Amino acid sequence: MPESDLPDIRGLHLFEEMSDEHFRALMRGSYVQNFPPQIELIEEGDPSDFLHIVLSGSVELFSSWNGRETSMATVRPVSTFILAATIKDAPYLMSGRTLEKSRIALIPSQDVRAVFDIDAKFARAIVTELAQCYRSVVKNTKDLKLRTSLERLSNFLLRQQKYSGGGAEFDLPLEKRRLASVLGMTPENLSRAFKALQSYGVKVTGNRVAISDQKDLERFAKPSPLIDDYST
Amino acid sequence: MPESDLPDIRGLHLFEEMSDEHFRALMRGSYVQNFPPQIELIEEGDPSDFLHIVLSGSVELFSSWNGRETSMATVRPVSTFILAATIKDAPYLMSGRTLEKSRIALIPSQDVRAVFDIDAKFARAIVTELAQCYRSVVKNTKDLKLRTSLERLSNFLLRQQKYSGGGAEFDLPLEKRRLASVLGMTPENLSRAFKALQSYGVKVTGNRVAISDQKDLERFAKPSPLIDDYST
DNA sequence: TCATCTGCTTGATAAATGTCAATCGTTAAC
DNA sequence: GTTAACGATTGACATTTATCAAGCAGATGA
Repeated sequence: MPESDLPDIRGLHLFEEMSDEHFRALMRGSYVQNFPPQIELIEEGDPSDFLHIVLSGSVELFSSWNGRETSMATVRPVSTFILAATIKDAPYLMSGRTLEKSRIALIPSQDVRAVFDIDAKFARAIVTELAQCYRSVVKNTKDLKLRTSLERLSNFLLRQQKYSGGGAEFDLPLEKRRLASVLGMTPENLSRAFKALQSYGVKVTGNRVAISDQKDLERFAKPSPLIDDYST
Repeated sequence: MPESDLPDIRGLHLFEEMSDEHFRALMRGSYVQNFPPQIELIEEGDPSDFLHIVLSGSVELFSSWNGRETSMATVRPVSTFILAATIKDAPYLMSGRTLEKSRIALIPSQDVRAVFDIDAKFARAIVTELAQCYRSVVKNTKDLKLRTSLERLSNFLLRQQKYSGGGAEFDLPLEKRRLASVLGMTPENLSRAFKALQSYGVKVTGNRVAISDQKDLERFAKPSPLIDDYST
């Protein structure tokens, strides 16, 4: 583990408050690796030997069943993934692959569990992080079960707009076919959904999205903090 | 809080390992209440003042948006709910109502957070519980995104069968219209799905389900431990 | 016993979504 | 510069799912 990567990791909520000694102990057994794009880092069902941290690049978490595949989440720097599997010492529920050239830190799961037991600050941080993850997935479930694909897309655009600073124009941060998978629909359906949103003042050219009638789109999308607010 | 309720609560994984002193401290501010059926205990969006424990009866967790409603989970004795909201001191993401006459224990959220910080065993238990909850929701998301409603129903039946002891016949533990909502479909669609499963040897009379050709149903349902196994 | 209620089922129809195949447009390699 | 590759789009069509309305059946209560 190169010294230069430590500050990034230390800066994560998860490791921010813990003692220096315990942090060093965690890092001792860890290492950092660079991966090219489209490399499968973990496969669902595998034992969870490492807690992963994306230092740069991005990682897609996805799941498969019966020949179908769906995108579950995108992990961007700097954050961890598969924390729950690490804590429970249970198999991964999702696979993970790099989307681009990425730098990943790997911390042995058993070290995470060991330090958890002796560092109350670290324990507190893990609980907060897990609770956050849990609530995100619950919101996602509500999005899937309560909304049509057109409504999901509208609210995704509003969230993305907010995240990009709130301006009338912004870029989609992922390929459309991956967006379709994230939203639980086919690329063809997404393409038609974009077209349908034209009547609410949404114009899409490539990855660029322009919202000309904010109020109108919001009236249709009906965003709710209990589904769309990532922070709480 | 009556003395007679303490053993049930103490027996929960969550409270099993913690010190007697801290357990008593938690219980001191808590109380127990009996509710009739169909009473709304919590409403999504409310601040999370109490961690709830179902001592008897059952509670449905559900969510609403734009006039629609969906059933998220059923909580049966003896277990807790809305742990994540309590930990994060964030608003509830789901509403909860009693399905039948129920006995509920209420523990002030701030006490839970306070004891968490001073009792490592309790902290460990909370993390394990949260990780479990998180993984359950992830599995549910996979179920929703990767399977058709007929496949979801089939796998639900296989899970329920296993849970009921594995025999060829068992009872549905909930109303069909609620089951439909849990599976993310309409009651009409569920009714037709049951009929479609007749060709795989599933017979339903009232709440009674009989599976005459186990292998055939499994061949269709393709259950996967990474979606359908609740224990891991 | 009868009436009523409620949940379940059924049929007809509509809407949403997926599939398949072809085409377009951009990118990237040669 | 040309060509190949790939993602996005479009059209035609099939499937899945929802909606609406009506009927049915077991439970409840007078």
